[in-house]
Amino acid sequence: MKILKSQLTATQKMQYEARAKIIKAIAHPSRLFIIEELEKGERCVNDLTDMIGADVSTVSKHLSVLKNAGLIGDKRSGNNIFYYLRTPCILGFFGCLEDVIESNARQQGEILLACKTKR
Amino acid sequence: MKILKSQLTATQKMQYEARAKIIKAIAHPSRLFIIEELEKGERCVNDLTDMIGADVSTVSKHLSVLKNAGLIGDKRSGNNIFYYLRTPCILGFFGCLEDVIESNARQQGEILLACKTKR
DNA sequence: TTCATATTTGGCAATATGGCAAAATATCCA
DNA sequence: TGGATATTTTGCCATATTGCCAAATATGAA
Repeated sequence: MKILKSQLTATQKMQYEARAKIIKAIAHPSRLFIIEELEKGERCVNDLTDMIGADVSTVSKHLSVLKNAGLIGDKRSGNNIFYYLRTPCILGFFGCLEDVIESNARQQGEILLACKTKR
Repeated sequence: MKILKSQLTATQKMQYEARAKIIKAIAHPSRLFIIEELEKGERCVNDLTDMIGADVSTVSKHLSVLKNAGLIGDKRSGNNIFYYLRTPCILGFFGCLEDVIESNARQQGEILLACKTKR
C-alpha cells in the first residue's frame, strides 16, 4: 500500500498562485529594468521607451502588467503619467539573482576545466 | 529636437535577460512549492508529485526547469533521484512577496470602503 | 474647437508554456 | 537476462505571452 504525503490544501494552493502571479509580473527583462529605473525616481512611459528601445505601446503594456500586480502605481501630471515603485523591497531580491548567475557561471567554468584536464 | 536618454547597452540587456530567465523559472505555483519543500530537505519526484497532485511527468518538467536555471541540483541514489536547493537565498524573497500581497489586499479594502462611504 | 503630445487599447501573428498520456531510459534485484 | 520501480522524454493540444501597428482616449495650448 502506498503512503501518501499530505497534499496541498486549497488555501495553500491559492497562496502559491498569488505569489506566482507577482513573480511572473517581474519575470521579463524590460520589466526588471523598469523596476530598477523606478527605484531612482518617477518615470513616464516615454522616458522608459527611449531607454528600452521598444514600441511605446509595448512598454505601456509592460507597465500595466506591473501595475496590475500591485508593484507600481501611477499618477497623472498634466500630459504625463508618472509611474512609481510601490514596494521597494523587491530590489533586495536582485542581489540574490546575481548570486545565482555567478554560481551558474562558476559551475560552467568547472565543467569546462574538467573537459580540458581530461584531454 | 528630441533628447534621447541613454539606451541600454548590449551587455546590460544580456544581464537583464539572465535575471529574467531565473525569475521566470520561479514564477509558477508548483515550482514555488518545490523550492520551499526542498528547503526542508532533499526530495525525489515522487514525493513532490504526491503533494502537488499533478502528473509525474509534469512535476519532472518543473524540476528540469528549476535545474536548468541553476536553482536546484540532483543526485541519484539507487533508483531515486534526489533534488536539493542550490541557492537558499531565494527564500528571503518570499517575505517581500507577502508584503506585496498584503499591500494589494489593503488597497482593495480601501477601494471597497470608499465605495461604501460614497453611498 | 482644433491641433499636438502623451498614453492606452484592440487586433493579430509568432512564439512559449503547461499538462497529460504514452514511450523511452536507468537502476536494482532475482 | 527479465521484471519491477523510478524518472525523464516525446508528442500533442490548449492556452498564455510578447510585440508591433493602427486606432482610440486624454490633456493642454492656441
